[in-house]
Amino acid sequence: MFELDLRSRAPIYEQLVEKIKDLIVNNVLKADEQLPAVRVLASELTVNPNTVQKAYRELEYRGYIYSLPGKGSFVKAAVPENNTARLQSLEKDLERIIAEMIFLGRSAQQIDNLVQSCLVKSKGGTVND
Amino acid sequence: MFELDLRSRAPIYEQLVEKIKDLIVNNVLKADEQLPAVRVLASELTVNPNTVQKAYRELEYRGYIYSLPGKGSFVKAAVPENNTARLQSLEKDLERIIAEMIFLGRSAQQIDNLVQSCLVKSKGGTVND
Amino acid sequence: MFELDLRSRAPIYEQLVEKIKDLIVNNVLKADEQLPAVRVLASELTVNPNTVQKAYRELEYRGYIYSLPGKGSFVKAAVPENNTARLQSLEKDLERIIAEMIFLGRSAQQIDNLVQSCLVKSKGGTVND
Amino acid sequence: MFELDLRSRAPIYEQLVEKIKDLIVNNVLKADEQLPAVRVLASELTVNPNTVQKAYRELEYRGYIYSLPGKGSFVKAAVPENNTARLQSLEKDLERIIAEMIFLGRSAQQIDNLVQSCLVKSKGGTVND
DNA sequence: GTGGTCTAGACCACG
DNA sequence: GTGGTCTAGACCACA
Repeated sequence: MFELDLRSRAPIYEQLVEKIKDLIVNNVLKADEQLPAVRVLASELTVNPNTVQKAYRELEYRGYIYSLPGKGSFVKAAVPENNTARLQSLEKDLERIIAEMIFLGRSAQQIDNLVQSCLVKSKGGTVND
Repeated sequence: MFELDLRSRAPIYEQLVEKIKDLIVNNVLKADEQLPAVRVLASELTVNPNTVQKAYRELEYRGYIYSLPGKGSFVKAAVPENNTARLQSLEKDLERIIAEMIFLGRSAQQIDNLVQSCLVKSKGGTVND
Repeated sequence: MFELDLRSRAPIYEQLVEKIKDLIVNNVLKADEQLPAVRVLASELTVNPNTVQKAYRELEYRGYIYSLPGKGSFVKAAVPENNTARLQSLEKDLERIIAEMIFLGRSAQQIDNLVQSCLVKSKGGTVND
Repeated sequence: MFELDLRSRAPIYEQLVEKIKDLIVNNVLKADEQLPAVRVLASELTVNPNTVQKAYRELEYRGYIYSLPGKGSFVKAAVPENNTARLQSLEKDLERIIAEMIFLGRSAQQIDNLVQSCLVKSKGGTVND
């Protein structure tokens, strides 16, 4: 499914949250699709089940998945919550990242190319799949 | 100068690093300009001087400032070091952010507009100031 | 493990950095071997844990070790980074040291003998251990 | 005469000590030759006279120069003092430096070449000049 | 149990 | 007055 960097300073559960979020965001995990059971994923990744559960709880809190007790965890169809706040935060991040890339020597042209390829890819991913 | 979020999960010293880095990257703090003294900034932000010093040292490691014991801390003229690794990391971040913004409902057009305005602003900021 | 000179002008944490770096460089501490816990080493050396942590963080910056919060600190396998700058600095140091040894009366023969024994030892140390 | 790095973390007076020591060790400053007056050197380097005086005092303490009150400072003919202690310290430094160079990828051959060239140069410098 | 963060407060070297 | 070092002691997150 994906790999964890056990040597990273980033907590394992947070890496999990990010990886799964990316899979959902990039439409690899579709709406209402079931996520692997906590114990299954834990044994696959050879991490503590508590760690996986913590990641799932975090994803639920952030509105990316929902859990049916006794059934499992599933990808949410939409993310109705505080989009505005999250989007504002993302916009700020994007501005900061671009500013730093410019500062470190990336040309506007290079950045624009990268962004355009992202936009094309994302478009295809969410519309067609 | 700026504000800290004492309730954030991010350590104070890291928030400081990011804020100051942003000021440098956006050319608000110019090359060789002196930063506020450790104790001064600490009292302004009502944090411990050690915390500010930790941030300054971190910025020094990352190549954004240099400190002269007994003199003060100053903005470095250039950041010549291992940009490539940092730039790769930033590119990945940018990709993830755009994917998430698309997922949360931003249109490609909106994102493109935002990026273009960033590129224009950065260009002006670094060249003319 | 080793001894500190508390009366030296060199900061304790830097002495620590040097001592541990030497152990790694001479292959006494092997790759991925766990270093003593911060608190343990601190109590052994009767210094403050913060001081040991500062040394560990410095070693991490310099690429000799890595720390996993909650797990421990470990010796890094390789040091891939900007060797060139460090190597140039070491070459200058070596030149200065040899010049001073000559000045203080050491013969070229004596110095050569010392160097040769170092080269032999280092060779054996890194290859066979 | 030489240059100081005012942006270095190393204290100015220590840079001065090292530079002058190098000039003596490499026989650029000969025995009993007079050093520039404190005020002269200070104004040449645009540093505080106190700083130069501190460096001279340090060099006198280390046995490299002697001062005749009212006359000036002069290079000592020989360094009779604690050679053995200093030489032992230098030998340790040399061992550590070579070990680190090996660790960072320098071959024994490369190091040997460097050392030989140092030995030849030093020999010429002290004997013929 | 681990590393990490933060505070309060003291002392030092440098110029 | 500057940055830097160090201590003592508290608290937190992670696994």
